[in-house]
Amino acid sequence: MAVGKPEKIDIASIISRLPLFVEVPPAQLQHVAAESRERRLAKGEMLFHKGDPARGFFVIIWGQIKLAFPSSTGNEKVVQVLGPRQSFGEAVMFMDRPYPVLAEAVSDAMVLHIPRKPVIELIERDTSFALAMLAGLSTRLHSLVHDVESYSLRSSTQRLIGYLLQQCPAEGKGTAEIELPTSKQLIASLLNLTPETLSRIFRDLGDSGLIEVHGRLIKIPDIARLREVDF
Amino acid sequence: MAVGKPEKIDIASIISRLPLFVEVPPAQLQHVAAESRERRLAKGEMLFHKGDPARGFFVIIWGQIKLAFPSSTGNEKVVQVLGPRQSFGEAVMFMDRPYPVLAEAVSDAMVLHIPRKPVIELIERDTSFALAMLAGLSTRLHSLVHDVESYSLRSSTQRLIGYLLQQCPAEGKGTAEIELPTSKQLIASLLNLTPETLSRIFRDLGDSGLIEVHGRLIKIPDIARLREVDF
DNA sequence: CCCTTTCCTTGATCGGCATCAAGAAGAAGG
DNA sequence: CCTTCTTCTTGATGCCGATCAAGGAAAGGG
Repeated sequence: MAVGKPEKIDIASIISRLPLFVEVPPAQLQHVAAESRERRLAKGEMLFHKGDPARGFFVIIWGQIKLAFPSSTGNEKVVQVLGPRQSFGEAVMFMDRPYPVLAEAVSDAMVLHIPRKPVIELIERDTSFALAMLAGLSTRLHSLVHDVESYSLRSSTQRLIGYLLQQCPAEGKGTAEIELPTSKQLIASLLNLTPETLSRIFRDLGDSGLIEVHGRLIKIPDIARLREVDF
Repeated sequence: MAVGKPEKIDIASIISRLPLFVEVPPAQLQHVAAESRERRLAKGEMLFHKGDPARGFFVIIWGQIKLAFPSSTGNEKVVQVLGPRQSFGEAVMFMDRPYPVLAEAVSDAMVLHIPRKPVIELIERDTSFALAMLAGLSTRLHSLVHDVESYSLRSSTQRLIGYLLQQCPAEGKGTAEIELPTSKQLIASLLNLTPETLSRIFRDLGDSGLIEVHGRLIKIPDIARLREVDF
C-alpha cells in the first residue's frame, strides 16, 4: 500500500505555525527545525508502543493518529484521536519516562519528530517559550480532567451528546451538520462504549428527532434542544 | 460554627510538597512562599466566581472545595470536588484568562493563594525553574492519564486491589498491613464506586482470604497472590 | 454516660451497558 | 461486476454495580 502524498515538506514553516511555537522568533526555531525528522506511516502502522522510551515529541502533518492503552483482551481503550497540526508526547519528554500509551496511525499519515534536546535548549534561552509550553500542558491537563469527569458522572448518551456538541462549528444555535471525523468504532472507544451501544444510542437519538443520522453525516435540527437533553 | 483548626501553618513546607513544585529546589521557592496568603472559608462560602480574573492559583490545606459551572436555574453543574494537597487554577493562570468555573467550599476549609506574579518572575529569572515546573505539570498529566486508564479498562475489584497495592510500603513481597489513610467513603469516591459496593468488595476479598479487614486496618497475608488476582 | 450524628455494612432490586451472535450495508480490489 | 473484507446495525441475554431501604457500629458532644 502506498504511503500517501509525496509532496516536499518544509519543516521550518510547519513548525513555525504550530500553536506551541507561534510566538517564538523564527531565528530561534532554526535549530529545532534542523534536528526534526519527518516520518510517514501507513494505516495501522505503530509509531510507538506503550513502554517505549520518549526521546522527543511528535506533530501531525497530515492523517490521523490515535493514542490508546493496549489491552491483552484486544479491546484497547482509545484516549485521543489527533489530526493535523496537533502534537503529542511533550509531557512525557520532560519526565524521562517511557510512553504511557501507544500511538498508531488510523489513516496513512505523516508526522514530524521533534527531539528533546533542542526543545530544552530553547526553553533555557527563551522564557516566553517556556510559558507557552506551560500553557499548552495546562490546557491538556484541563481537558483530561474533563474526560475523567465525563467517564465518572455522565451517562453514555450524555457523553455522545457532549461529543456531538463539541464538533459543532461555532457555539451556534439553530441547526448544524457534522461530518464525523473518524469511524464510529473509534468514536465508541473514545467515549468508552462498545460499537453496538454507540449504534443504539445513535438510533435512539434519531428516533427522538434530536438528530438525523445519514451514515457518517449527522444533522442536528436544533442545537439548543440537544444541549438541554437530560437523560 | 468556628472555621476550623487553628494550628500555625508553615506555608513554605506546604508549597514545597505540592506536585507542581515537588521538583523545584526549596531555595527557589522562598519568594513564592513569601507572597502567598492563606485563607479560611466557612462551609458554603465562595472562593471565586466564574469570570473572575485569575491572579494566581490555590492549594487546599484542609477541607473540600468544589468547582462548578453556575446556572441561573440553580442546578449548577459540578465539575470537580477537590481535597487536601490538591491545587487548582494553575492552568488558567498560565493562559491569562478568567476562571471558567466557580469555586465554593463544600466544608469548612483552608486554602493557600499563590499569586501569579512571583511564579512568572521565577520562570523568567531561572530557566531551570521553568523546566522543573514543566516536569511537575507533566507528572500530573501522567498520573491523570493513569486514572483514565483505570476507570476505563479495569473492574471495580481490580481498582481496589490496585489501590491497596499502592498503599503497601515497599514493593515488598510476603505480608503487609495497611492503615487506610481516609474514610472508606472517600476511598470509594476515589475509586469511582459507591460506599456499598466498596464494602461488598472488601467482604468478598476477605472471604477469599486475600485480605483481612479489621476496621480501617487491612492485612495482606500474601502480596504476590493479591497482585496476581485477575477478576 | 447517653444521645445524636456520621460511617459502615447487608439485603433486595433494578437498569445500563457489555457480550454473544448474526445479518446488512458499504468499501476495496481484482 | 462479483467477491471479500470491513464497518455498522439489530436482537437476545447476562452481569456488574447503582440504587433503595434499613439496621448496626463508631465517634463525637453535651
